[in-house]
Amino acid sequence: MRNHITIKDIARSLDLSYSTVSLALNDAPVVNARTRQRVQEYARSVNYRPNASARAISTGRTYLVGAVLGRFTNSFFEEIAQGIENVASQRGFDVILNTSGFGGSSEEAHLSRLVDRRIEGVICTRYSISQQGIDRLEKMEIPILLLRADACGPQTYVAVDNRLGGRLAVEHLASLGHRHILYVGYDFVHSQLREEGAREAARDFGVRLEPINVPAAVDREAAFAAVTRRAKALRDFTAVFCADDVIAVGAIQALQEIGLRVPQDISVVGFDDLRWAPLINPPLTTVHQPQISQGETAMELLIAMVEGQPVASTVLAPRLVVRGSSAPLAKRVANGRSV
Amino acid sequence: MRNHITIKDIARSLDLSYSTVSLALNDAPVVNARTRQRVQEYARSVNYRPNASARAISTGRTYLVGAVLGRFTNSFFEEIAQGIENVASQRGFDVILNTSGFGGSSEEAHLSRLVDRRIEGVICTRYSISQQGIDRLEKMEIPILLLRADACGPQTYVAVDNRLGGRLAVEHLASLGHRHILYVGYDFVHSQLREEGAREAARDFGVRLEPINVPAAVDREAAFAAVTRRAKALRDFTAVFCADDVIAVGAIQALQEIGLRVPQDISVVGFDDLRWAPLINPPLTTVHQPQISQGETAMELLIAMVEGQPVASTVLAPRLVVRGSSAPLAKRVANGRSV
DNA sequence: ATGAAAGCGCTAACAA
DNA sequence: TTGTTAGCGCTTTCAT
Repeated sequence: MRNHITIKDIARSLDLSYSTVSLALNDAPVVNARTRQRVQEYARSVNYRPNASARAISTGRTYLVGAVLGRFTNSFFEEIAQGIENVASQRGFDVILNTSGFGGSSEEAHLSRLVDRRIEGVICTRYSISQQGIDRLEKMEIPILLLRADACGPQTYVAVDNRLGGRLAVEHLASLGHRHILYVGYDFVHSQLREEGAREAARDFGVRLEPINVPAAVDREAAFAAVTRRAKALRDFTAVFCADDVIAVGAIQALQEIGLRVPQDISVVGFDDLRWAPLINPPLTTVHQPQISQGETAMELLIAMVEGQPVASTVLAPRLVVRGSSAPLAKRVANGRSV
Repeated sequence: MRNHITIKDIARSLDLSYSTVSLALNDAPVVNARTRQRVQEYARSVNYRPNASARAISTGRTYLVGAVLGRFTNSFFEEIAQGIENVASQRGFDVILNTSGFGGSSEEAHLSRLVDRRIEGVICTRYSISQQGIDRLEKMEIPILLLRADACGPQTYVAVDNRLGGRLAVEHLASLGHRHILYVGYDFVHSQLREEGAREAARDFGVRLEPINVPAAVDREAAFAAVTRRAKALRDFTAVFCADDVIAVGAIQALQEIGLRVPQDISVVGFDDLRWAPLINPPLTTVHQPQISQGETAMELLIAMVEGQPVASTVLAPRLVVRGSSAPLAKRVANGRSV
């Protein structure tokens, strides 16, 4: 069984020509219905399976795409991959996974392997592939789809509406009565967009929004440190909106450390709605990103590009999920602290 | 650039024969060093890239493996995939990702696609592929490697030493002074092994260990419900060891709900050390599974199988990570509650 | 409706 | 050391 049956084998057994068998297997209308059925039945009975490589070489199509999702994808990975897979398999594509290193020779080698396999398209992130890598793919005219990427380049992308997300967060806090909100972000496009949205909402609601940036490394510790450093100032705010959930959890820890209770003394809102957002204490109020949908949409667009259809970048709507880390300002006053 | 350069093209340009070029590109020692260099330089200059399909069809090797990791992999996914990828790419293999449905026609279709691509091996979980699927692969003599699978079948597997993990947890609790420990598990092999280890340690330390099972669905809610139902009995215990982190977080919530403080009143230990384990409140003491290593080992073993080398299933050692959800019994007494 | 034959890009035996 | 030739498994004209 290791040595697979070929079309030739079938042809020989059925006393037909290669081409007839091939046509029959591919449901070509030209072949006699009876012959076709005979061939297909026989093929099935001997567990015939076409050889994808052979087919690829003669049709020029591989139905293979690459998903280059770096290592620093904040546990989006799983859901995104799921979404990609969903529509890929439904449309007869397979996806080669790549969690390779950003830039460097490792990336080059990875891309080479993908190119050798004649993948028909690539899904990636701005942070999972270098500009050089993108250039290389573009030079070969391999369609690229950028995930979670926002409009900061010529490539087609799929992203959540970050500006709207920022809006939702601040609207929520404002409607809870908060008038002094801190935004904890960092130097990436999506953070900036979220801030802009937040700023707009703040203006609309007449509340104050002050932004601070956590430096470089976007992790919990950095957020913790930044928020801690800001400790005194924090007492001027009654709410903090964080650029993402990881920051938010760091912020919450820092706040608790300096004796502020969340949400009684200060509300915290995150962004992303990572898997563990409901698990922390208090459960995190956050802006939900539709991860699976993003993966699905990405793959759909990519396939469209592969098939040469016109496509447009897509922005998906986020949605606020209210949990335990945000509360009305009233509570705080009731707790006896002044604003 | 979309139409790739072929060996023929190179041969023509350099006025050499196909085979010489082919040999030169593959560093065959027979070819003249100068010719070889000339060929390689030219190839590089015109961005020649071999066609993997063509090569596969004539060598019979695809250097492709499938990773069938279902949907219910408790966020192991990312790290495992990472490990798999690491060694795969280092050894020149690519991996086709598959988060397909367990059983059913969807699985059949997925496997067919993998077979069509003539993958050389498959990494999967007991819970990500049906027995039927396994049978099919085995009939084709496609090497299978079972991940996180324990010794309950003829297949080669990679797993963490669950028994040892259970031991570690209970040893920790016992050495903290706890003498009445509850085990919250469920009806899966790994849970049973963890329980066995826990039981052994309990015996060694002369402490009482009572197991309960959460039914069917292994999620937080189920754990919550089960532990809540057990509420009265819980006051007889000073510690609970959970089959995994998801259960643990459910347990913690249930405990807090009935007014028990973790860890002051009751200690909780989990298993897995999922990404968010340090983020919850209190940070979870848990048995760490080396996920990346598992992925790496799995891929290494699979490649060995593919190359026809003898392999043995591997069991990796877990490691206890002490965080905030477990504390000495003393504390509790100090809090004025009786044991 | 079926068959013959060429070709996809590459490897590998064999010959020169 | 290089060239010739025959495949690998399949699709796809073009004849029949």
